[in-house]
Amino acid sequence: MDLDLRKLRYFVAVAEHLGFGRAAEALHIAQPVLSRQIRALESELKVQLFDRSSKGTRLTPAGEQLLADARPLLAQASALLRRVGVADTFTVGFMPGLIITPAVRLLASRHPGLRVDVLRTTWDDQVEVIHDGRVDVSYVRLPVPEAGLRLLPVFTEPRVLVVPTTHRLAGKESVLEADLAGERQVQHSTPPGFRSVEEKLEHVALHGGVAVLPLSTALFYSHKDLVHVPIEDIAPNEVALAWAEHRQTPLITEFAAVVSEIARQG
Amino acid sequence: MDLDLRKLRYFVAVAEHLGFGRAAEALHIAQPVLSRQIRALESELKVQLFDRSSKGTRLTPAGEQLLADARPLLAQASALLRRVGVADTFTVGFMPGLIITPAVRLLASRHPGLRVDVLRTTWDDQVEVIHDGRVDVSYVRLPVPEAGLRLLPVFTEPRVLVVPTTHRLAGKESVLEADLAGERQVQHSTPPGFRSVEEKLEHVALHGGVAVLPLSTALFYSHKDLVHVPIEDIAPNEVALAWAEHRQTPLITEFAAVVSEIARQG
DNA sequence: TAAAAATACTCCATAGGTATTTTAT
DNA sequence: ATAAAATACCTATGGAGTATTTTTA
Repeated sequence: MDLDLRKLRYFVAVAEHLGFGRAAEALHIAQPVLSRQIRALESELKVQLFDRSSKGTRLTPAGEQLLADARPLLAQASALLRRVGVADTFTVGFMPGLIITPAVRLLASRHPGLRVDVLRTTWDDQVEVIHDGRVDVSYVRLPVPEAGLRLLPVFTEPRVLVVPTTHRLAGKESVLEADLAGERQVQHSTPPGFRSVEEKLEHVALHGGVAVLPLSTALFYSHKDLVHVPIEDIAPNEVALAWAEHRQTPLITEFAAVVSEIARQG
Repeated sequence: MDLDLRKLRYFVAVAEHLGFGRAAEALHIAQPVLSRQIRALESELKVQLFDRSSKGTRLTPAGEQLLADARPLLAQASALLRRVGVADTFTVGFMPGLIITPAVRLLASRHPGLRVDVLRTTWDDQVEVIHDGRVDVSYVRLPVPEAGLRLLPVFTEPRVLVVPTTHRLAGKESVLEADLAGERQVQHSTPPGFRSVEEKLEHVALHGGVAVLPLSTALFYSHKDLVHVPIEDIAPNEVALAWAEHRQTPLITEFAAVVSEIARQG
C-alpha cells in the first residue's frame, strides 16, 4: 500500500552499480538480502526492473522509468528529514571550481558512521538548495541574498578575463577593467541565458566575446581554445560557506570549524 | 534511516482529524496502533508533533512544519505508484463546476476496497495532472493539447455571458456575440493573470467588464452582484474525460464506461 | 466520571544474516 | 570453472490486534 523508501533506495543502488553484489557492498548489507528486496519490489510494483545475467545486470525500460522517479522522491524525503533536523546524510553543496574534498574528507573521517554527500550547484540555485534542505551547508560565491543565512568567509580570489586564443588581449600579462570597453561581455544572464559555465565558455570559444570568471573557475574549466588574463583592478571574488540560520546543528558547526581551519592553513 | 511513508500517512491523518480515535477509524486500524506509530515517529524524528489532551489534539509548530512537508511527499510517492501502474488510490480530476459525484460514487461502490480521491484542477494544470500521474483520469474542458491523451466526450453546454447586475446587458433574455463588441472581456490570460474563476468573477464584480463562462461554471460560482445571460450564437463548451494513452488500466476503462453510461442517461 | 490516549501482552510478517545451490558464460 | 544471483533456513525487529490502565477536563 505504501511505497517503501528503503526498497527504493536499494533499487537505486543496484541501478547505479549495475550489479547486486557491488550494490550490496555499497549498502553494507548481504547480497541475498538485496536480491530478495528487489524481487519484493518487483512483485509489489508488478513490473520487472532488471534484466539479470551472470554478465551484468541491466535496467529494463520500466526500471529506467522508475529510476527517474525514484531519485527525486528520495531526494525530497531526505530534504524533509534534514528540515526537521534529522540528518541521515550530511550534504555539502558547492559551486563549480571550488575544492571541497579536504574538508569533506576530514569530516567523514571524524564520523565513521556518517554518510557525506556532495551536490554541485549553479548560480541560480546555490542559495535555494540551502533553504529547501537539499544541502546542510554550501560553498557559495558572493554576493548572495543573505536573508536567513549564516555566512563564513572562506577565501577571496582574483577574477580573470577569459578570451579566445586569437583575441587581441590574449597575449597580455594583465589587463585593466578599462581595456574591456567595447568588448562584448558574455554574462550569465545574457540572452539566451547560459545555464552553466561550460555553455558560457563554449559560446566564447565559438562566437568570440569575453567572459570574466573567478580564477579557480577558469582553471577548472580550462579549454584549449581559450586563455585567461588577470584583471588588475577588479574587485576580487569572495567565496563563503553558507547555511540556514535556523537549523544550526552540531555537524554544521563542526564543518564550519573544519573549513575555517583548512582555510587558515591553506 | 529511511523515512517510513506509512507513519507519515498516519501522521497526516491524525493532523487532519485532530484526534487519534477518529483518525484510527478513518485509517481502519486500531487506536493503540496509531498512538504507538505516532510516538515512534516522534522519537525517530526527535521532535514532538502533537500536544495531546483529553480535550482535543493539536499540532505543535514542528508538527505544522512536518505536515507542510509530508503532504507533497506523499503526493509524489502516490504519483510514482500511479506512473508505474500500481493504483493505491484512484484519483479523478475535475475542472470547477463539473459534477462528478455520481460517477465517482458508482465506481467506489463497485470496488469496496478501493480508495477514490478527487482533485480540483485549473485551466493551467488540467492536462499536466494527467501526464504527471497526479490523477488517473480527469474531466477537462476542451480544447486541450491532445498529444498523448485519450479523450471521451461527456457533454456540451452553452456558454453564458457574466456581467454585473448594473450592466447594460444584464436584463436581456439572450445576447449575440456581436453585442459584446466594445466590451472589456476579462479573460483567463488577461494581465494580471487570474489563476482562478473566483478571482476573475471578483474582478468583474469590482471593476466591471464581462466574462464568458460555461453555464455550469456560472451556476457553480453564482455571485450576488453578477448575473448571466445566454449567448445565442457562440460555440458551446465541450467537456471530456481524459487520461494518458499509455497507462490504460482496467479501472480507467471501467470508469470511462461508467461516465459514458451516466452521460447517456442524463 | 467519561472520553481520549497510553500501556501491556500476543501474534505474525518481514528485514537481515549465513550457508548453499542454481545459472550462464 | 567461475562469477553472479537465487534459494533455504534462521533470528530478531516491529506492526497490528485485544484488553486494560492512566490521564484530565
